Amino acid sequence: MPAPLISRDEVVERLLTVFQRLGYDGASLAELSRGTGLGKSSLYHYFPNGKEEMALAVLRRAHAWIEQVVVAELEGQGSPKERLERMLRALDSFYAGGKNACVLGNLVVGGARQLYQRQLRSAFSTWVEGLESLALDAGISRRTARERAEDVVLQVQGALVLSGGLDDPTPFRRMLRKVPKEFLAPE
Amino acid sequence: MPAPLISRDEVVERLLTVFQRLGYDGASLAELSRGTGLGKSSLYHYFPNGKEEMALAVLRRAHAWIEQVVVAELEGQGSPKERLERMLRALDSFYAGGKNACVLGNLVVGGARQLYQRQLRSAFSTWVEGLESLALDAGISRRTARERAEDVVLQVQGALVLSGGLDDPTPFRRMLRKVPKEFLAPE
DNA sequence: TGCAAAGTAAACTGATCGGTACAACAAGCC
DNA sequence: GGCTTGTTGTACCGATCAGTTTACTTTGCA
Repeated sequence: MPAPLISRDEVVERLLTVFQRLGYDGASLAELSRGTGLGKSSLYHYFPNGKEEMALAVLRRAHAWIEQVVVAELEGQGSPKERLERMLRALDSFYAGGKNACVLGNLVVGGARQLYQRQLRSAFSTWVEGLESLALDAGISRRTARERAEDVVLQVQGALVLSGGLDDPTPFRRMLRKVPKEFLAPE
Repeated sequence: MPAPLISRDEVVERLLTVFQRLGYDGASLAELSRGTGLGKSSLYHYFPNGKEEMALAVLRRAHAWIEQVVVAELEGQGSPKERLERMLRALDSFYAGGKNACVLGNLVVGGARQLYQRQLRSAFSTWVEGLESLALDAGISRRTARERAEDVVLQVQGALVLSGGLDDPTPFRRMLRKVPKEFLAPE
């Protein structure tokens, strides 16, 4: 039966939630089919190269989201503090207050790592560089800026792992409050 | 053929490296067999409940390692600073300077998460509580101690994810230098 | 020397894996 | 109404999945 039902973007979005929840190896075609509401033939219609292409589309989507939401907030209007806090609010909503995992973090595991190392590095780099620019805007020195930018991404990822491991979103929420203080502190 | 060849502990140790590398879903019996050098029948001799029991044994081993190495270093001789740095050196060696992943972090992903939530929480808690005790020893106030303890674990996990994603151990190494300063800073 | 137990290899099971073939279907255009 | 194009369900493929069975070999012990 025809009539798109849902757009390709919507399909990728739903695929993302499955990979986010189960990682690459854990996301079977059956789960990807359930998660999208599409049969396997439809998935292969959108992604002729199968699961590998689905994960690639998801990584491209994640990268685009980092550019168009995360970095965009960092480059938006207002003081560095306001911009950083807008980014953190976007993360808070995307990660559901620490209850969701990070699709990038989950794709660093297992078979996906070698397969997507380039894309993963690129996505993390974009994120770090956006934060680095913000730090420079805030008057932080060049080398400190890079370190603080990496620290933010590092702490977001660590908070998601720890909150996942403890099954308690508290560390994630505390991290959200702590990051702005450290990031913008005088050197 | 009989004659243990390798001890059960040695088997668990080798299983750990496979789960550490591939996660739960990515660690097939074929890989677990290759990684241990044992045939499937031998693995099922040691672990009648199969992969689920293997991962459980690995988590027990990881928990024991946290108690007997990580926490033991924290409770050992010397100043809080020295003890913390001994723990970090143990982590540095275990994670191969940031090139290895954390088996706990990798088992938070996918099918393993629900299966082992209790064990994961317990392992992370033991680690955090060991650090909290050290902070109290160092004269840090009760509530700050808990936060700083969580921060250390959070930063170790985050550094491993970021170093994995960037395929560059630099963030992990920088984290090792940064943690002692923050952890023992005056309040 | 004999024998139970520990350990192992190889061949096997049914289920699920990722992936394919194909026919049926609806919408847009003529 | 035909025709093309895009989309879908169903049935299927070989490979691999986790797990089992069986028969064998070696060891420790009596």
